Amino acid sequence: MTKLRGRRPTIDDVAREAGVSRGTVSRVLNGGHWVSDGARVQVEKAIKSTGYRINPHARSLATSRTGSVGFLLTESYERFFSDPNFLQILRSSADALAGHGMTLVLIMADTLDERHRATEYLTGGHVDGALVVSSHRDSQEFLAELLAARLPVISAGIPLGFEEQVGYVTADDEGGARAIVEHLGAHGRTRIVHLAGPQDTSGGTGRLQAFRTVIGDAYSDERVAYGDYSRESGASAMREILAREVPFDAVFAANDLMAAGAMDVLAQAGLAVPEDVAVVGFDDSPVAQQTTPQLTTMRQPFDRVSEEMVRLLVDEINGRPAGRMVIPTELVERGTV
Amino acid sequence: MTKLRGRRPTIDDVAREAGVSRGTVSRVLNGGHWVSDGARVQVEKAIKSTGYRINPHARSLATSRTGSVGFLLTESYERFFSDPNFLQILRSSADALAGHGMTLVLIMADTLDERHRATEYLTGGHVDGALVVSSHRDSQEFLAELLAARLPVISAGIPLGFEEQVGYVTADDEGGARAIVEHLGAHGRTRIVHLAGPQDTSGGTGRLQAFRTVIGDAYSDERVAYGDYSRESGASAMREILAREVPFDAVFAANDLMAAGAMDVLAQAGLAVPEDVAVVGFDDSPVAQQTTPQLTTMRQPFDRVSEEMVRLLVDEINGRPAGRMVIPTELVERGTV
DNA sequence: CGCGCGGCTGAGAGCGCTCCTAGTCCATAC
DNA sequence: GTATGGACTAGGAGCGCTCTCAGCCGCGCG
Repeated sequence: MTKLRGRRPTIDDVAREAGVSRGTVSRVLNGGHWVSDGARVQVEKAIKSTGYRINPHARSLATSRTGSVGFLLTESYERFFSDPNFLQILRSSADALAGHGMTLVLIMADTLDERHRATEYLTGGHVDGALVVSSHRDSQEFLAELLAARLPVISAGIPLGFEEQVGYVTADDEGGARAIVEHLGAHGRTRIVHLAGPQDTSGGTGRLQAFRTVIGDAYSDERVAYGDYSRESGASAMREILAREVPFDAVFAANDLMAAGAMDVLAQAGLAVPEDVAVVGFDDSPVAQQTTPQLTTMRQPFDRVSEEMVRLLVDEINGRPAGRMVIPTELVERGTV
Repeated sequence: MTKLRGRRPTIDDVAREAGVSRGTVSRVLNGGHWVSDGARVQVEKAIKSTGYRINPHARSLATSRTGSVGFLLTESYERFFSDPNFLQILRSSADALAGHGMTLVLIMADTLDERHRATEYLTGGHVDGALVVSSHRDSQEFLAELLAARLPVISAGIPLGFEEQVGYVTADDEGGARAIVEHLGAHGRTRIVHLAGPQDTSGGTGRLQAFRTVIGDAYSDERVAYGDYSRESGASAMREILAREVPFDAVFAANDLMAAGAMDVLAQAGLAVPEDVAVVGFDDSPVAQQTTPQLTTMRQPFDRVSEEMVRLLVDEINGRPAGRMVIPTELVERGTV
């Protein structure tokens, strides 16, 4: 064993130790094809004995790959981290990436300053691509900069304003909304109101559009009130509807949190769920099981979404054109009809 | 202007364009010392015209510096992100690092799998050092691994079990606790109970120890109940104390959230704050201003803490020995005495 | 016996920077 | 005139990898 004088062992040290060439060690390191069993064993032994760790920067320089992708957060931290859906997408994206041997690095870009730094970082060659979530319309120029730098990007949800230019994975908002209205209809509920989500996100608009289309002539603007996906906004949207005195026997909320807020208000107003009014949410987030009765909702398969986002991103990094993907949702029937 | 065939411009392209050597461009890039004004101007012009961006991996390879540090999270996401203190440390650390030209990369290490990946990442040469927060005792082996890899590490709070081996920055828990007891005494409150924080963190133990020492003979175990810094735990600790029927005229809670929980319980029990019982918290987090009356508390200067952590870390990265630092706290008098 | 071929290996040439050293140039000092 | 030194510059060496390609070896086949 040759001396290192305290420096980190390099691939050459391993090669020397194993009695093979640098090239052979490199081949072992990268899948081990075209390496004889004997050589592989020697190399593995040498790696262990020297305590060799690959130098990621040298590798990146040679391959012009970094092995990491940015997970871009343009939402305020508080908002993001209090939404269990986001957290789940984050987690399962990290897992999916690990499956491809890549690491996720979380990039927060809430304040202007942070956005500037984030752009620098992302376009500066630190990552191979980026996953963006919660792209409100106000993050458009941000996206544009990433695109201009030719950074592979995949969005969770349809990136409004960039539908043609960036790949995305989204749950089937329209299909889900349609199924909800039909489900309600099957239970004899046809006077439906909709608590819509933010209209600068594809989920918000998609669900509203579908609701509108499906109920057709029964539609009128007073059957819709808007919120921002928070529980509180669901409550106030519900109050708004009640104040309008439109007759209704069912509420379709744009997400579970808003549905929960609506149920709070309904209870206060002395309306029984589901007897007097049925309530259906969207997401199947943890809160759906915490309401009484438990909430019937349209499940968004976030695991699938993350998985597919990663797949598409990896594809795009490898030069295959950006894909688009719509993932079906699934009705979870619980106690609110 | 020479052609690039779609590849990213390199330092050589800039040099050629500016009519100087690679070395000169590099000098401009790194502070611009020993460069004539003329040359600098030409180089800057060339950088702009070519759209040159430094290649971080090439630079890292040459300097064996990455320019980024890990912000290590061993807490559960939910817990971490719902604690405004953490969020503030995160933010101001990122700012402070930016001031040194470095970037923060957030590393989540909650599950076992994630911890494994995190260790790989941190010790694999991706970062120059790490900031660790909320190091409960159960993250000891984790810390040990980082240390074994000779990674510079600075801890927020005293890293129990590693006091001698890793640098840290902590608020003055003992001094703060002492000042609280004295403040209470000055208001005639001497029958104090303490709602202690988790005893596997230095904040939790430090405040309890100081409380115990300062009240001296007045101390007895029944004057202490334990919690985990959450509001709910503060409430149940308070209930525990009430059930014990020890006489008390003041509550010293280990943090503001627990104090708020205690105040909820006190109100239910029909005890007036501060008339019947005084309450003092610790942290001066946002919740201290949301209670009625607003909470008197000991402010922890998280901005200072982050700043100093970054300073110490940078020092250590530059080969100066790890420092330790205790930052004074400051009493914020509001309505609970 | 010569040839081709598959399996495997070694070595050179980069990747794009920074660092170091030798050197140039010019102004001032002797 | 030459020597001295400060300001600046060029370019080679090297950071630790991967990639490519030529070459080796042994085997089966004509």
